[in-house]
Amino acid sequence: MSVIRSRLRSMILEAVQPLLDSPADLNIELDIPKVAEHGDFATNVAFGLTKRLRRNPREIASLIIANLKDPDRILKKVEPAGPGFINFFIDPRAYHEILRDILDNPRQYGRQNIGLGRRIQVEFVSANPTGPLHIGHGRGAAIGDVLANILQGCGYDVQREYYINDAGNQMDTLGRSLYYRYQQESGEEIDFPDNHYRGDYMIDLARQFIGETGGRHRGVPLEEVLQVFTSYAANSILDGIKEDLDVFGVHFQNWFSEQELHNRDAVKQALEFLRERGYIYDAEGAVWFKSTAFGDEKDRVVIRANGASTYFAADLAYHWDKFRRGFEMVVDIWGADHHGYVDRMKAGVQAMGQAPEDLRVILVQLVNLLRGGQPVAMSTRGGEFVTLREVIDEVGKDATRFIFLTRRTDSPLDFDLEVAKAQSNDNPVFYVQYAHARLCSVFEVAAERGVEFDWKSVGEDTLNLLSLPREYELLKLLGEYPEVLATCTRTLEPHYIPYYLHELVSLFHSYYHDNRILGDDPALTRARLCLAAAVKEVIANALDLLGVAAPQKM
RNA sequence: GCGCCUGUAGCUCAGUUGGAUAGAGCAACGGACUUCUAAUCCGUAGGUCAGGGGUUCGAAUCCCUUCAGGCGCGCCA
Repeated sequence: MSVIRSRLRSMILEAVQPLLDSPADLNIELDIPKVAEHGDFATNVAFGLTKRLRRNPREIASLIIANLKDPDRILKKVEPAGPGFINFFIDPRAYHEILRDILDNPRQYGRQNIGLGRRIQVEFVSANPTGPLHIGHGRGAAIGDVLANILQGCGYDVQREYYINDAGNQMDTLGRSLYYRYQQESGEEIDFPDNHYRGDYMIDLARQFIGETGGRHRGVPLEEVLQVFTSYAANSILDGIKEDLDVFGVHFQNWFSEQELHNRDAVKQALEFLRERGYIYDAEGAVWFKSTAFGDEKDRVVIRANGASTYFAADLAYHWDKFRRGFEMVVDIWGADHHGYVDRMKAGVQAMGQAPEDLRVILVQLVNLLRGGQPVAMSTRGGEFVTLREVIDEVGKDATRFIFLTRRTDSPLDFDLEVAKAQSNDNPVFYVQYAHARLCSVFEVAAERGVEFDWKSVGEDTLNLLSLPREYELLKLLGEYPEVLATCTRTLEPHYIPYYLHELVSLFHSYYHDNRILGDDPALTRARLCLAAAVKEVIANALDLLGVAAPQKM
């Protein structure tokens, strides 16, 4: 929480107590009003107390104001307003504390201990190793990565994990796909079957494999070499996925193999565990999980009549394993097309004895890839699709990430390649980066001119020279940064950061245009350099969380 | 048929647990560089928050309903 906010909050809380019969810890909302006449901050606590105090909100507001104590004199004025709001006008000098907060330790600014060190896992991407990542995976990757950064910054002990679906029929299909392409590329006349992975990447992979094996698998019966083909395909594709994610700036602490789960009998154990708890039963030749016990619309099969376990059974085992590894909260980031699985997974978690909130599922809406307004075909089966790597190569990592992160996760996204590129000069990401480069340039020029600047030696008198309304606005906005991170943590939505950055940078550009930072008055110059340094640091700090570069020059 | 998501300016999208007069970018139009980066700034115009009903001091936000679009509803993964 920002320094000013936390001070206001405790002041209000203290002023309310005498009005109550018994002490209470109220949730004090502090809004920043849209109109300046309504002050720097406003609260609506009075509305919440009407029933308790049996008075009208306007009256209560006045009573609270009468009780306010302001020993540090951070308030210039307080007044009741409208139907019962309380408007606070802050003494501009109180904002100097924000500068200290930022410049004392720029990288730490905004970091806070909401998470209390709790262990939390963020699982994301988790694309099947049957083909390269596409743009939808990229959106999930950006969101998961940044969310993990934010949670880490807010006091959680975060682990990033990628779940590899390297078991089941699809692996055989993958191996066969490579096998057939291998034979075709070796010159064998052989039909490529339907329902296999027919993308061009599989042909490339086949040629590569022919090279590595000297073509010695040509004409060898499928059964004899399927395992070899399967593992070669899966490993190569997974390596490609890792490389693409690396280029995209996404790094996992753990890669969790589904096959491992089967190898150590974890699926069976998890089902036994659930059976002991009474949530597994046999019927119609199959084994069922009683997810209706926790609100799912129907029970789910975990072992089919033919003896094979379902994907969901593995997922139960996987989540059981997550909690057994000691995570107190688990965040799953899924494509929105999996929303039908949320209820049963939540049911599973509860059957294991966890609270429903211990699992939070974030559904990332699908991405529509366009080029010049025209949809780009994205058929996996037909193999006609644009990979994430191609998008990054064409649009750039920073712009791609920024576009993904500037949307709410549950809102569908039109990603137009032409717009993302052609707009580059007006692209929000460059707008933000430009401000950073501009600020770097100011400090460079300052150094050239021999302007000495060490903010630690800048005193209150000097900071008091910051007297323009825009300067106060900048300071106040800088003070809101921790609040932005807290909101992201509460909602598990990263998009507040790009919007905040845009607002901050816009205010700065405007200020910069009208005022000179390096002026004739040495004291004023020092004061403004403090402000400039703080803006620069917060931009860099936020861009770092987004995994977007903060360039020195542009 | 049932369920979930979405519907806000011409376009792309914000609007944090209900708050005071609904915001930004792009596009359009008109302006601003002898200066620390014009990849910038300033101004104008643009709205029945899909439609209708309800809840209350107060609704884009909550409830009901209609319409439109997307996705999902397997002993598939």
